[in-house]
Amino acid sequence: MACPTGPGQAKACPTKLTLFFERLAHLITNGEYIKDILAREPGAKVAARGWVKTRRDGKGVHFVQLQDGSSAIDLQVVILAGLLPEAVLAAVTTGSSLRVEGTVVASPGPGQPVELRAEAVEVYGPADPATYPLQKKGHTMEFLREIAHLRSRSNTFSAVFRVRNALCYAIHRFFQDNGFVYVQTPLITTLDCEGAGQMFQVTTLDLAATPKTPEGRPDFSHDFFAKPAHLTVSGQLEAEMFAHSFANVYTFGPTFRAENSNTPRHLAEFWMIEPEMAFADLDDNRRLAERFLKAVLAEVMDRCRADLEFFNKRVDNTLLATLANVVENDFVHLPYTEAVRILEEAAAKGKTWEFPVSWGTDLQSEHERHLTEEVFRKPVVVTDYPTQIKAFYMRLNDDGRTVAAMDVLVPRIGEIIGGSQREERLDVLRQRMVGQGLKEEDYAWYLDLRRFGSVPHAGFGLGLERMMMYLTGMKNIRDVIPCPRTPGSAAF
RNA sequence: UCCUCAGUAGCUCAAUGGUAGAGCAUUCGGCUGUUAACCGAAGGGUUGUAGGUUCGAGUCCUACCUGAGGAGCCA
Repeated sequence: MACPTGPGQAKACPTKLTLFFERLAHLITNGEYIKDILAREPGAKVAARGWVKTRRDGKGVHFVQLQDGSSAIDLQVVILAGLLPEAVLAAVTTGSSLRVEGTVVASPGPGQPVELRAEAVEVYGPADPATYPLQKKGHTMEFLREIAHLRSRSNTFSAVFRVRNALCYAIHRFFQDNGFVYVQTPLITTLDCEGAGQMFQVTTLDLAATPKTPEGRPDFSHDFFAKPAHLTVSGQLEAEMFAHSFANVYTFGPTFRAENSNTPRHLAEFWMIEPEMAFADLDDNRRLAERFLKAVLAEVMDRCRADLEFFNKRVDNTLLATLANVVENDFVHLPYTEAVRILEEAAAKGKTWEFPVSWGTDLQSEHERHLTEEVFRKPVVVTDYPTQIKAFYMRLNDDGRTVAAMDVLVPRIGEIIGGSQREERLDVLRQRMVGQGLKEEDYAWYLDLRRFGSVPHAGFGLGLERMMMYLTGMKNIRDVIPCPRTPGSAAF
């Protein structure tokens, strides 16, 4: 089996295998996806399975919109009057699940190329139309969020999760095609300070009867891991392990933040992608981020054209133009010092900031929005931030007052990527840890990476759901993940 | 966590401090193959919760709950 695996070679793989899996898919699914039925020639005998979105009745004919999540367009099933017993027809209601055997015929009506002329209908499970909450009319996102177990049947969420699936696939494909190794970093960690915010504690101690130390504090030596443990806020430090053995690696997994953040951009549980490259500096990192975003966007735009057109029509009518603009143009590279100068100039020309700008302070949302939405109108990569506002592991620049950090800012969303070149010099890293009050013994293995074969290396983190918001135009991050977790809310 | 706004029928929303309504959905009936179908009728309410002001509160006041937007924190 000689299948080339180098960059860009994936499409050159033999097609015999692909055909085999296609045949296998039919065996597995005992029917066809609606997406495939819509592409069949008239005359084909098929079996469709799915859920009824709506039903319309004429005098001699019933129309049933059937969907199975595979297509942005429903399958119109035509049931001639008298075909089914009364009881069966009565059970074909919005929300019910069906298997329909029949013949594909050219559709005389607009809206669909072909339709399915039913010959046999089996109702798997009825749905009481009086209590089924999904109507064929538009619903607010807030209402649909309350029925997260059913909202994936709606047009919008069906499209959202098809896009999410395609995005995840494109992300893996980009890294795999470029020789990156997928590494699964731990979700439970005993590193109690990774530079990010509040962590969820993981414990098996009985909270009503916690064993106490002589000082009266909880005695974690009795806990499951014999010390305090938390859910990870980032896989970066562990990814650095594998970057020092596989050169180019990436993580793709869930991440947890216990901050009491109530905004349309924050989740307590979200998915993050973190590539880490050895033998790489900040410029390599910045180029990877840009190439990655463009490649992934282009692939999803190619694979999910119909869904993105749906979002462009119903959610944000500038979406397709924005995405095309990103794919076709170079990102702006803007050192922090230059960004501050632009913002100060804007202030001098009469722009008023709620938070004043000066060198040494972090950029606020209003500043990021000004740069991405008004000055440049496309993604901006801000680099080389002041040392004091960034994490200890970021590499100190020669000027001694900035670090080799980068944030990729995009219009509307703000920061979509945060990354840096890492400090690979043992002595400098130790000094910075002291400066931030971190204990060396807690990071022994991390420092070891600098003792044994240290190399320049860099990486970044991308929030999957923020990327989804950018890609779909959806306004609230809770609507691009199946079961959102936010403060006070972990239903479903 | 702070600031602002909003909670009325299954959903989306009306209602000057004075008898709680519409559209959609649902049910029933009608309708030449419809496609957010159309036409007609019916059922559907402790106005988020608990107090208070008032002759009288969906409406005014207080507290709480829930949701949304903005900010902080961040991806």
